[in-house]
Amino acid sequence: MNENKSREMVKILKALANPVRLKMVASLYEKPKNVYVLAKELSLPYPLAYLHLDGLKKLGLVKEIREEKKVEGLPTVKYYAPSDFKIVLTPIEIHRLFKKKEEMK
Amino acid sequence: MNENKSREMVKILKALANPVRLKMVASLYEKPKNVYVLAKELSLPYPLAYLHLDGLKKLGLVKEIREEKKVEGLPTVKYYAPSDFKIVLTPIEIHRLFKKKEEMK
DNA sequence: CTTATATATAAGAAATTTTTTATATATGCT
DNA sequence: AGCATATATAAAAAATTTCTTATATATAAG
Repeated sequence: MNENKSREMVKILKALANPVRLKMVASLYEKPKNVYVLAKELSLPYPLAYLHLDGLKKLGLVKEIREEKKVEGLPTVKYYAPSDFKIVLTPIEIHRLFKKKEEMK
Repeated sequence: MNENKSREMVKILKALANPVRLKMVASLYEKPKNVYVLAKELSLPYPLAYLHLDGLKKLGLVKEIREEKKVEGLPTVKYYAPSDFKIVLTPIEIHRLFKKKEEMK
């Protein structure tokens, strides 16, 4: 019943298998920033950038960081950076995704 | 002008970001087989299996192998196996996809 | 008080991907 | 001759993903 691992992998790969989202990760790696600035940088309408980033965030590929420049007050600006993920894709690793935990060990 | 690398990566990730195709790679890793048998194993109509495998083949993720059991005659049966690929996805690697060759070195 | 910055979300349209259905061809078995 | 095996492709339907448009809210700058 270990279809979870492969399904989770498909989700993650789907998130990264998109030119906009891939570029977002690259841009946030170079310099963490908020959605508004990211949208401008990539010449995207804000709602689209928001949706794409939200997808990455929900899968944990990108995280919110608190690096507030504005010293006082509640932070109205949210900065994002890529998480520290590492996905390795080889035939063997892909095969492992479909193996049950018991027969994995 | 190095948008080639990221575009190629998106293509490859799209190919693997699908439950059917991911399972195909896993199945062919376990034991190389032809499309007809693969279709049966995965309970897919042949044309669908054919299309999915064709996608993997065109990207070089799967290759045709000549391991003919039928000694005589031209091989009417085509066997497939995964290629020896390795794709590593980290924020750094993704960032590199968008760097020009010159500034790469 | 208007503009720029900033977030969040919904609904619909557009584009792409996935799946089905149909067609054509060929071999081997019983 | 009919059935199972086997490949290949096209066209249309179905499903999903992507993108746009609209709305609502809030702060800061000029």
